[in-house]
Amino acid sequence: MARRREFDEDEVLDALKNVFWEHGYEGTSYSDIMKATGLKKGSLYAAFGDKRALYQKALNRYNDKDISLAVAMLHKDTLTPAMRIEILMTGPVDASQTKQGRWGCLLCNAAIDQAPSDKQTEETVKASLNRLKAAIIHTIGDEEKADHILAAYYGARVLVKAGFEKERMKNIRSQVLATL
Amino acid sequence: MARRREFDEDEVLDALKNVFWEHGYEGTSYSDIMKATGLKKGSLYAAFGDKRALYQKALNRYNDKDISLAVAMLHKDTLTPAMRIEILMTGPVDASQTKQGRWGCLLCNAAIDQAPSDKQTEETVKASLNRLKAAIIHTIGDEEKADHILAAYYGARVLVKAGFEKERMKNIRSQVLATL
DNA sequence: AAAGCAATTGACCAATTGGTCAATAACGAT
DNA sequence: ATCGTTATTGACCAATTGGTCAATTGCTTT
Repeated sequence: MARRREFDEDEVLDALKNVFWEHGYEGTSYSDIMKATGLKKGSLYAAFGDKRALYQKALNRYNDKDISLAVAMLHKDTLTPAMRIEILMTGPVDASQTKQGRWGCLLCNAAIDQAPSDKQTEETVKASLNRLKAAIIHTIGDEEKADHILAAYYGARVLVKAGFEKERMKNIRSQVLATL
Repeated sequence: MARRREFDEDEVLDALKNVFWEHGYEGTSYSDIMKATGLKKGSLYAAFGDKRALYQKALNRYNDKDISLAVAMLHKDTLTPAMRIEILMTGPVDASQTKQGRWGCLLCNAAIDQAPSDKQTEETVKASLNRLKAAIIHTIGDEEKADHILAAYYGARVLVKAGFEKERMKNIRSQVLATL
C-alpha cells in the first residue's frame, strides 16, 4: 500500500449525483464538478475516469439511493397499494415547492438529453425505469396499469420542471388514484 | 432599401427548430447551427440575435407549427372526443418507431433542461403547454382529466426517449382512453 | 452610373472546454 | 530511515465555445 485517498468516496459520489442532477450532462463543466466534489480534475480522472464515466457513476448512485428508496416504499406491505401509489405521486406534488424538486428526476433528465445519443445511458436509464415499473407492478398487481402510472408520474415531473403549480400536481395525483 | 436577404426566413426558422429539437440548447453549438441553416454566425446574429434569442425563435416556431397542429386536431368536431385523444396519444406510439420521434417533444425537452434555469424559456414553455391543455379541455370538457392526460402524454414522450418499445406506448394509450 | 445602404463573409477575440502529465506529497512496508 | 507506491496538485494542451467587427458584396433608388 501507499498514500491513502483523502476523500470519502460516498460523499464524492453524492456530489457527482447532485451536480449532474442539477445541470445535466452538457450543462456541467469540470469546474462545476471540481467545485462540487472538492477534487481536482486529475484526481477525478485517476479515481473514476473521464466525464462520461463520472456521469455513469452519478446515474448509478441515483439508482442505488433514490430509486431504491422509492422501490422499498412500494414494497411496504403494511400500507395499502393505494396508499403506496399516493406516496409515489406525492413526490411531484412536493417537488413543485422546493428548489431541489425543480431538479426533477435525474433518470428523466438523462432520458431526455442523453439517452437518444448515448447507448450506455439509454441502457442504464431503461434498467432503472424498469426497476421502478416492477415495483409498481408488485404494488398493484397489474402490468398494464403500471405503464400508465409510470407515464403519469414522469409526465408530472416534466410539468413540475416547466413550473406548474402544486394544485395541478395534486390534481394529477388524485386522477391517478382514481384509476386504481 | 439595400441588399436583400439571401435566405428564406421560414426555412431558417424550421432549421433552427430542428437543430435545437435534436440536440437541446447546450448541446447545440454555433457550428451545428451554421450547418443546419446554411448561414454564418454574423448573419444569424444580425438577423435574429444571440444564441438564446435563436433558441426562443425555435421554441416559438414549434409552438406556431407543431403545437398548433395538435390543437387544430383536438378541435376537429367531426371526430368524437375519444378519437381525438386517441390520435393525440398515437403520437408517442409512432414516435417510438422513427429517428425524429426519438427527438421527443421540443417543449418537453426545453422544460427539462432550460426551464429551471431560464425564466423566459419557462414562460414560453408554460404558455405552450397551457395551449395544449386548453385544447384537451375543449375536447373532453373536463379540466381535472385534462391535467392527467397531459401528464400521461408527456410521460409517454419521456419513456420513448428512454427507448421503450411501441407495445408499451400502445398500452399507455389504451389506458388513457379507458379513463375517459 | 453613382450613391447609399444593408446583407454577407471570414478573420479574429478572449474565455472555456475536456483532458494530460510531470512534479510533489504522503503514506505503508521493510 | 528509506524505498516503493499511490494520491494530489497545478501547469499545460489543443480544440472549441459564443461573440464581434471591418471589409466586401450586391441590391435599390436616384
